Amino acid sequence: MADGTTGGENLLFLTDEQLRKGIEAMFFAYRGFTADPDRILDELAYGRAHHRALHFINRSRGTTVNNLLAVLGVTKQSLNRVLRTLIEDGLVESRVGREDRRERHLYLTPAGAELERQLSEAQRARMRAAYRAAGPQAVAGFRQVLEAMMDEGIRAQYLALKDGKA
Amino acid sequence: MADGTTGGENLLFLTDEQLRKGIEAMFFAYRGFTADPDRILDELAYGRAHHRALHFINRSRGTTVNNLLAVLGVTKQSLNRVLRTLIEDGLVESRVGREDRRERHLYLTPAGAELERQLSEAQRARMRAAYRAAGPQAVAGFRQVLEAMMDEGIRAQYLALKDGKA
DNA sequence: CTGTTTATGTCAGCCTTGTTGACTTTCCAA
DNA sequence: TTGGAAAGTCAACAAGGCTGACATAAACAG
Repeated sequence: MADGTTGGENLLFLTDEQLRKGIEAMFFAYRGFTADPDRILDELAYGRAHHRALHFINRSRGTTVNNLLAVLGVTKQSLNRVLRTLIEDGLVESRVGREDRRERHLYLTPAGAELERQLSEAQRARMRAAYRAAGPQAVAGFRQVLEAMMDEGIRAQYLALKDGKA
Repeated sequence: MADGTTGGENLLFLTDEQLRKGIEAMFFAYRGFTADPDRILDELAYGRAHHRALHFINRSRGTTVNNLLAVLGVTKQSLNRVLRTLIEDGLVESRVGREDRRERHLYLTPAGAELERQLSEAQRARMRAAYRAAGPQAVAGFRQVLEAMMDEGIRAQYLALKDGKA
């Protein structure tokens, strides 16, 4: 990490003032990050919770309810409310597990996949613009800092997901 | 994993897969970002909304309610509910404006400043650890991408706040 | 087979924090 | 004096978190 710093001993980027700027940047950027899919969701009477469910079901096809709970970090009651509407509306399919028949494996239907694609493309478009504006080196730094900011267990989960499978 | 981070004309960092990883990193990192202050707030029967109000009042002492609404991006009714409890609990003081007496200028009381300090230090500690782990160059990239991700108007506001005054 | 644990789903109720709409009070400015 | 901006209040509502209690089915341990 003795990158741009002289002797690696330049710690000015760790002042409280620098940290406060980073905190505010996270706050404002996260608002932008969710703004575009939120607009689409509003028209469909869905919320951010539906988006998250669709995202991670698409991400890990056939995942179980329990897996999804762990990733999303909410209670089963909370997830179930969202999942029920998605299943009723024909966006998600719930299949009984073959090995363990207590488990439900979740899949997007064609309609669900289409909505997911629409939502994630809206979000990717902003991310793409930001990445392009900042450049590859900035993107690498962006990812490094975000990974370091995650909770321990979540980071492990994220890093596993990053390459591996469901 | 020859990530698209080699620079120049290599645009591999803009693939949908790279963008999806960035999206998930934002999601998981934001959870970590809010986790520590949330634990403190829970014990005090306050929520994230109270934290945000305290943060920006501390950030811009004497700011008006209208200014705060613009920064926080919520309705005055929503903010007012939070602000009322903070004033009742003696954490925030609301002073009638001297030039325009319709305006209320907001200040933290000593108790409010102490809680703000406690909350923001919890948040800064995590940010500091992440910054330190990633290094100054990564931090610069982190900030660049976040700024590029904000909405236009918000970015202008943020950049003004970054150096300037209330 | 029996009893326990696990995975899931559901009902009921509560909280925070966002929303809209209607209305009042204050007070600056034309 | 009148219009309108700033601020506050009341009411109602919704999304999406939470807890607790309970039901079912399947797997598993003995």
